[in-house]
Amino acid sequence: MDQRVELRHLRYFLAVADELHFGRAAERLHIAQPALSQQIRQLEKLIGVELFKRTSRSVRLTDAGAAFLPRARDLLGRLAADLHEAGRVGRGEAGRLDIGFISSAVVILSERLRAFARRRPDVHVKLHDGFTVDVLSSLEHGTVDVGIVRDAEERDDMDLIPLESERFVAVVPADHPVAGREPVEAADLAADPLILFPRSYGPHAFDVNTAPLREAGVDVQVAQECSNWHTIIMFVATGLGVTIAPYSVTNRLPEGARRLELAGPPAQSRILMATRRSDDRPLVEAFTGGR
Amino acid sequence: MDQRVELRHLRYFLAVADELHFGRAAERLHIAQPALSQQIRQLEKLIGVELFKRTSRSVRLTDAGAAFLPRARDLLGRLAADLHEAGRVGRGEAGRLDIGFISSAVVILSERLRAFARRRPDVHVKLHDGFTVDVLSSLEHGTVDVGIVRDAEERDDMDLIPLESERFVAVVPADHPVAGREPVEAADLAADPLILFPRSYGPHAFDVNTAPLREAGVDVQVAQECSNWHTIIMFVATGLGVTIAPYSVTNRLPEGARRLELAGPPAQSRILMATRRSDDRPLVEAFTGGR
DNA sequence: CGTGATCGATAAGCTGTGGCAATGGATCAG
DNA sequence: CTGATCCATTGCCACAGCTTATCGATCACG
Repeated sequence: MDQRVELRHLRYFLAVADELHFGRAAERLHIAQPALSQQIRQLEKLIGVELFKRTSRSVRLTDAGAAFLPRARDLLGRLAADLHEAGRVGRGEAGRLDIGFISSAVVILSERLRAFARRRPDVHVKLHDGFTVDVLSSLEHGTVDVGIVRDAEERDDMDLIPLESERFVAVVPADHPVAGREPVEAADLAADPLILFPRSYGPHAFDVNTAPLREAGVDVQVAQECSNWHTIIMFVATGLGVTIAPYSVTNRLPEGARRLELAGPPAQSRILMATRRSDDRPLVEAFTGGR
Repeated sequence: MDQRVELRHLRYFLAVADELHFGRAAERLHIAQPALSQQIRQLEKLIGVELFKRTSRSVRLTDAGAAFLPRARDLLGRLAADLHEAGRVGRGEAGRLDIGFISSAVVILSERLRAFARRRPDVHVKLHDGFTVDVLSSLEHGTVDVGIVRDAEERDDMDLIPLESERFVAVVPADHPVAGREPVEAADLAADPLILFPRSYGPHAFDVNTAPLREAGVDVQVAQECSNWHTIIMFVATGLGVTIAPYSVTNRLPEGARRLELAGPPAQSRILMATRRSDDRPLVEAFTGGR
C-alpha cells in the first residue's frame, strides 16, 4: 500500500486478470513470463494481499483481486481520458474562457460568442459584465482572459484590438429648443447641464466622449454623474440635462428623449477587445484570432 | 499520450504544482532537482502538452496543467483508496458474502448474521433461500459461499459443520385417535397416509427423517409429496395425513394439527453449515469460524 | 504408472533509465 | 557589475526490470 505502486503494475494486473494465464498475458504485454510473475508478486507485496490464486495448472482471481479488478480498469481508463483532455486543453480545443464585457457591447459580443461556440464546442465560456475600468482591472488581475471595453487607452501590458467604431450623438429632452433641428452644433448644448459618467471611470474614454464639446470650445462640466448609459439616458428623458453618447446605446430611447446627430467631423467611439500581452494561451488566441 | 505514463510522473507533477518550485518539490520528493525536471519534461512529451510555464525565475501552471491537476490528484487518491480496499477485502474485513439457507434455519441464521455484522460491519451479505438440494447445488457451482442445510450427507468436496440438533416429532390431525396420548409409538402411525418431501430432494435427509418409522418396522410409503414443511403441515391440519418433522418447524402449528413426542430413542435432525472444501477465503472462514 | 506437455516460480546475468553531482545560462536585486 | 536564485543540460552510475535458462508441480495419455 506504498508509494511505489506504478501504473505498470496495474496494466500487468489487468492483462493477467483478462487472460488468467501468465504466459499469454506476458505475450500480450510483449514481455517475458518471468518478468510478469515478478511484477505481479511485487504488486501483491505492496498491497499486502494476494490478487491471484495460482497453481501450476490454473490462475484464478482471489476476492481481493476480483474487487480490485474493476477499479484498476476504471483508473486506467480515467487516466487515459484525463491525459487526452489535458492535451485538448493544451491545444485550446477545450477548457474554460472568462470574458469581461461592458453591457453596451452585448450585441457584438454575442455574435462573436456564437461563432466561437461553433468552432470550439467544448470550451465553456463564462461571462462577467462590468464597466470598462472593472473589466480592465479584472483582466489585469487574471479574473478574466479577454475583455470587451470602450475607448480604453493604449497600455503596454495589454493588447487592444478594435472591434467596431461608431459615432457619438447628442441626446436631449424632447422639449429641448434644438430637439427639432438636426444636425445640432455642440455649442448649442453648452448651456444645458451635462449628464455623464465620472471621469475617474476612464479618463481617456471620458475625453473621447467629450471631444465634440471641447472642440466646440465648451467648458466641460459634468452636472450629474452616473455610471450606466441607460440610467444617464433616463435622466435625460426626465429633462434633467443632455448628454453625448455612442450611437449604439441610443438605439431604443425612452419616451421624452431625442437623439440628434452632431454637426462637424464625426467623433468616434471604439469598442475594443483587450488581452494581457503576456498571455499566449491558445484558447485566448483562438477567441481573439477570430478563426 | 502513450502507454508509458507512470504514477511517478503524476506524483512529481503534483509536487511541482503544489510548490511551483522545482527545487523545493524535488526536496519534498527526496530526489535531486534535475531528475524532477527530466521527469516532468518526459510527462509533457508523453501527453504532448506543456504543463508548466517556466522562466528561470518562476514556474506557473499552464491551462492544460491547471485542468490536469485536480484530475491527477483525484486519481492518486482513488488509487490509494482502492488499494486499501483491496487489502481489506483480502483480509476478509470487507467484501461480499453469499449465503444459501433453508427457511427452517432462519432463526439460527439470523442470530449468526447479527453477530457477524457486528464483527464485520463492511461485509455485504446476500441471502438466497431454497431447499437443501438447491443450496448445496448453488454452493457447488459457486453461486453462494456458505450454505445452511438440513441433514445433508457427508461429501468430499464440502465441509459440513453441525450447528444444531433437534428431535423429530410426529404431527397429526387434531381428531386423530392418538392425538391425546403422548408419547406416540411410530407404529401407531403406520396406517395413516404419510405426507413428506420427495426422497429425490435429499435421499439422506429423507432417510434420517423417516428413521423412526423404519425402526418401528413400518414400510415407508409417501402418500403425498410436498417440498415445503409449512405446506406439509397445512395438509396435516386439513386431515390429509400425518408427518414426522423436525421440532423447530412445528413451533407454531395451525389450527387442526397436533404435535406429539415420539416414543423410543430420540431421532435427531441436524442443521449444518456447508462450505466448499477448497474455499479458504478469509471472509468464508470469518463467517464459519464464528469468531 | 511412466512419459511428455504445460505452466508458474526461481536463478542468474544483462541493460535501459531514473537518479546523482557538477555545470550552464537566464534573470533579478543591490 | 556581482552575487544569488533557479531551471536546464551534461555525463556518469547503480539498480530495477527485463531477458534466457531451468526447475518443480500438475495433468493427459498410452
